[in-house]
Amino acid sequence: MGKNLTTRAEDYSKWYNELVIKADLAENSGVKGCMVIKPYGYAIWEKMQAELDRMFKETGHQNAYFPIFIPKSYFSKEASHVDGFAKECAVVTHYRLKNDTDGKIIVDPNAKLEEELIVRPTSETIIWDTYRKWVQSYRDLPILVNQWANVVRWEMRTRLFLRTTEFLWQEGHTAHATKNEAIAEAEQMMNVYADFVENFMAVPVVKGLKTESERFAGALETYCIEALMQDGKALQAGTSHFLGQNFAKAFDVKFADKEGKQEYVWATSWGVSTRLLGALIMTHSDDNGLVLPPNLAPDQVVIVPIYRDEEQFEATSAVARELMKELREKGIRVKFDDRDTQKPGWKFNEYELKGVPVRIAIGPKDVENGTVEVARRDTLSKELVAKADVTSKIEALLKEIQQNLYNKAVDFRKENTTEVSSYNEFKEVLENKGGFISAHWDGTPETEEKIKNETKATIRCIPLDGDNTSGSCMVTGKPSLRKVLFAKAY
RNA sequence: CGGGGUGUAGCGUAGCCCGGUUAUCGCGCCUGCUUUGGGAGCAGGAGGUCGCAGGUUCGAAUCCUGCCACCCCGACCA
Repeated sequence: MGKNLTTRAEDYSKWYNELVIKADLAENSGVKGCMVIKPYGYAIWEKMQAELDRMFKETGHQNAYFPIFIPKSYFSKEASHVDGFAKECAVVTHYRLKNDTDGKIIVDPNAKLEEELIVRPTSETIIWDTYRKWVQSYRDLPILVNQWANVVRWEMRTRLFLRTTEFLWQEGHTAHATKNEAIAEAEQMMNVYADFVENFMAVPVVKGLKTESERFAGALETYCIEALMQDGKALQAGTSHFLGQNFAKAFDVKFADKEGKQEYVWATSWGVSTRLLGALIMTHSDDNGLVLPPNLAPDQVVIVPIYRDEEQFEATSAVARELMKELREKGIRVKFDDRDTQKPGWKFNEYELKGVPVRIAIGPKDVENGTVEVARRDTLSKELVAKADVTSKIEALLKEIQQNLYNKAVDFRKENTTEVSSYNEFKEVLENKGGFISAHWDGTPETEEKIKNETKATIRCIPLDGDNTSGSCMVTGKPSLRKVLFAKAY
């Protein structure tokens, strides 16, 4: 093959990294833990953004933008929030450089900031400080705002897309008059995420609640969607938090209710990030490269002409252009690759590596016979199709590929989700098979911690639907209300 | 921050233990001809502060000291 992608059995982690780089999605920037998202990777992110943004607006949200710098003092207001983020913040201490006597550039010691600025690791604090000014009456509520932004978390260890120092995301921050309304909002956004990830990215997820120890810093309840990657590890794909009145109290955000009484507002926050690209790659890709679901592919169809001379080039190009026009009229994203700097075989491999769902090849024989060759990325199969049927065929094929990728991922998850009843069985499955493991747990952080320390598996979530039968904890034997989902996680 | 590893051309690497001409090979890049239905062939060519700074030596990619960067495994996390 010669693409130098290592097989994932050998080293999944290396395979993932090489795929990201070779498929032209991203690269290490040379700045510790920060990545360059290349145009092709960014195009996929833009598709995600566009669809999510549409969904947010359909559920009544608006976009806004808040500063990247947050005064240090804002962080001291919500104690648990600080605990969660203090260890990983980038801090701006000075505002000027100068030339020292050797001609080297140094930080001007005279330009020290009175109060340090934190590069946002998340925007709760600055947003709640702002909301205090926006809210006076129940008539000002709810506030349903989303922000598309970059954030910085100084993680010890980073991986392209999955955990970078700087990453792109959206963060929704809402304020409500009642507790129930806020809970409903948090649940709604979890459902929006699940809908997007499953139907648009073709990645199946489990909806659930985080345990207390896995909860977001400052949240009373964290809703999440958990996906299973091909190496049997779980990935948290999105979270939605019910924050109670913690931030309202910390930032003094009060409103007068209908009776004129002062009340604290109820809050939520929710976010997904460029990590979704990691989920996409690790769910669908194979050893030939990326496999993109048609909904997200920047190019859904690529047309490659095959020719020997100028005359053949003109003939195949004429068919290609005609076809491109037809497909575009149906709203299909088509690219006609008429570069004469690369050969057809080279292009075939290139688009496979980049995961383009459908490839059409048109050669002299096709021009003669009135056919084209249609190849699909997900199954790597090819067939000859009469030119007259191509457009309708491809319209259907794109839907089929989208569905097929989802079904394949669901099947994989089914095969790699195991019910266990004893701790020994749990350890055995975790060691030899991996994947999701459904088991009874007594509900205590102590037992959860013990399992984590002994096996490295964490409770990914308490699933919202599915098996609700009670039993006894696999570790302590104490009563358990329902099974929870364990896995090793990214 | 702990443990391990690696830095040689755009990418991947040999050489290092045991110092010695012009630093190896593959991919990629450039030129020409032939090719073009699955990463073309041949011929020619360009491209290097051997991570950085010192030291030892007639001589350092190679030995010594210090530093830096990156990767992997842990702890932490979207």
